[in-house]
Amino acid sequence: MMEKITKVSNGVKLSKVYNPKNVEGKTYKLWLKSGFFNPDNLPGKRKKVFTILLPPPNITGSLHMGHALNATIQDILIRKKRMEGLKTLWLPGTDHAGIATQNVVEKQLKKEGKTRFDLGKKELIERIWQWKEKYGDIILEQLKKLGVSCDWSRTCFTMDKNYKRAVKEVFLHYYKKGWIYQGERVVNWCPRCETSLSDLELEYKEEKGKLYYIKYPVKTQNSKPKAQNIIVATTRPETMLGDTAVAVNPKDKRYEKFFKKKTSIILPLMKREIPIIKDWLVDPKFGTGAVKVTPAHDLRDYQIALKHKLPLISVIDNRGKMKKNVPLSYRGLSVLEAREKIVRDLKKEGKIVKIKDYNHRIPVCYRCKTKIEFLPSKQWFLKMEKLAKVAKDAVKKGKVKFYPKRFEKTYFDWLDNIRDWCISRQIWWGHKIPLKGETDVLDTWFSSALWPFATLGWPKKTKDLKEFYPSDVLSTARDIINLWVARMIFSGIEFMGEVPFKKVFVHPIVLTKTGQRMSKSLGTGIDPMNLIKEYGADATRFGLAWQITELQDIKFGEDNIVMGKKFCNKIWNATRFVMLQTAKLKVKNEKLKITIENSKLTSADKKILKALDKTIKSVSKDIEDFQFGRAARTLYNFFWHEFCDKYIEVSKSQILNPKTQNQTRKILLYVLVTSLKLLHPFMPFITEEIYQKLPIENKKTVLMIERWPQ
RNA sequence: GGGCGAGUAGCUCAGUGGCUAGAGCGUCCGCCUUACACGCGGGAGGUCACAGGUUCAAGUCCUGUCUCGCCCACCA
Repeated sequence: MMEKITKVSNGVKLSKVYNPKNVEGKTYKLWLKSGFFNPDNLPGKRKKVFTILLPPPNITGSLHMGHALNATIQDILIRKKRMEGLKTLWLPGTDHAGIATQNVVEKQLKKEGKTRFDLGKKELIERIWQWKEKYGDIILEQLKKLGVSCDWSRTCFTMDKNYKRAVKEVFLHYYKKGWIYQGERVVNWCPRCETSLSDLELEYKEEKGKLYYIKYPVKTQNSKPKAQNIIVATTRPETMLGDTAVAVNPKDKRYEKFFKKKTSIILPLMKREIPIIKDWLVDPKFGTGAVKVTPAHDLRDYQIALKHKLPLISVIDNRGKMKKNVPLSYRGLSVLEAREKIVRDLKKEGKIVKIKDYNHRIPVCYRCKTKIEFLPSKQWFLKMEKLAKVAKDAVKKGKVKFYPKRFEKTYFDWLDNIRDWCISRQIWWGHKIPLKGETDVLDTWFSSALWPFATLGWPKKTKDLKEFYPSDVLSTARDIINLWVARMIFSGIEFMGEVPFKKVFVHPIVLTKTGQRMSKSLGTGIDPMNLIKEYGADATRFGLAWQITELQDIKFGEDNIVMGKKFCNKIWNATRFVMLQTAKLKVKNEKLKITIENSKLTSADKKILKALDKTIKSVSKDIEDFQFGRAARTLYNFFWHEFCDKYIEVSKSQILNPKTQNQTRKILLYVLVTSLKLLHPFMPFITEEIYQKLPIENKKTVLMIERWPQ
């Protein structure tokens, strides 16, 4: 279809419909050429600094709605501050994402019929670097399409040379302080990744399981053997091979008799003699009130074992297979195979009392969703006691503020119940532990925790570090408040002596319209790049901003992006009208407002100027308060209903009247320009494109550095 | 088990004690009115989850109940 082109002003032609495809690429190039994404190039004296660090996306994956939402938020903040005359830095980068990235490359290998062990460590790491070079920056490239104004010259990667140095420095600092220690502990273990995981790296999945009631024969000393049993209930019969006790609640009268005489239990299948003990951790109401204790493969049992000095017998290996210390017929079986066989064997012995259906939540690896095993393993830990206290104090004293405030609770809850941080991982991709003879790597989050200062050059004392630390706002999702935010806070204080950011904005999570999680594998995800293609980047951004409220979730409706697109078109056409009317007007940028203030005004003039003033104030405040949805609504209502519906209509007759003609034209132009400035952080492309075409003298090179309206 | 959030039009949501409760999308009717049919004008559509209470006044504040969602916790 042919586009109608109307000649509107000074030979400038605007099509009837706004077409983002003709604008976005070229406008982004204009911004890059201006150099103003880099704070060092910004014009004028800018004493105040405003810094945002992009939460580094993993080098795996591609852009999803969460990234798009968060990038929109940060770009709105940074563009407004830049226009307000601040020296603004938005620093981008990517995270090496240890397990996640290694998994992606391992999947590739699997297609070639190979495992990481076939390749060996050196070659695997090489493959991952190749992969990173090829795909690692996809998300950053996609963010450019969204219009983000990051300083690309400062782009960081968590395994850059300098970043590696920072990680090493931090580790050794803690090590020298005696806060890092090695210990044999029962840890969360992913048998697929073959690595330990921290508690925060677990996810939980509902599982339809069984609860098995098993007879454990009792042997009482100095009395004739009677056919007495204790019945224990368990969801994991295979772990019984490693049982070292049976525990009951101290108050449980049912089992009192077993403590009167020296009594022990003969563990079925193993024929091992194990004690019966009392512990408060046992809930008398669950199952039979008697619980088998497998310290090597259960965290609670491990706690009990420490208290009662019970031995650990590990029967499951690193790959989730039964070890050599179990009876021959179970050796080498997977956990599930062993479970089936053990239940069969117990049945033969008449030891199974009953089997109940039982639904429960089981932990899975957050990266590959494999069921977690608990097993004893030698790992490195970071003592959390002092660091947690420091992190808590910073928020209590208001040095870091959460928006919305209620998320402080998530933070405190975790820190109040914290355990030492298991920082070693048995994967190959990551920062090596900088001690002699150590082959493990560090938890990915150990390096992510340093993002606010390692990106600025620390441990070197750089100019950037001095100027841009601490940052002002961290915008992030609630699921990494503890995994990442808390750890950045204590790291920042420990190494910089100051919190890494003043405000934490916890943005909503984007769900599907029906409230499901957006997930590629479920096919419920919406690709923001498709939205940009179909509706344009500005429409996508505006539609997203529109939906940002204090709620924890956004049920994403494409309707809002449609609305954004229509709004773009409205802005475009209002511009066509204004330019048609103001073609011959000669005004200087800086004089526009002044000449209006000094003139006689009609009631319609006064009304629109007053409404504009109100809009400026409320939008400015709403952005400051992270109320992006409200700001978007205010702008929409003002522009569409006050300016277009009312003032533009009135202006048609005011322009016919010679007395009000000139004044009306100036007001049209003034309101349009001011609206463009206010809209720019939300819709940078269309506003910049229009600004470039406006019939005003002495304009700035780009709208991006125009002064924010007061 | 503990905590947090939500429940308002067909759908997704605004509504920060005070006119007749609003928007976007959808829907119905009429308009190519010279900025815009991605538009303009008009209409239908709501017991504001439920039950009490406070107040001159409650969608909004308080108490309780129900439903949904999220987070945390060692229920085997």
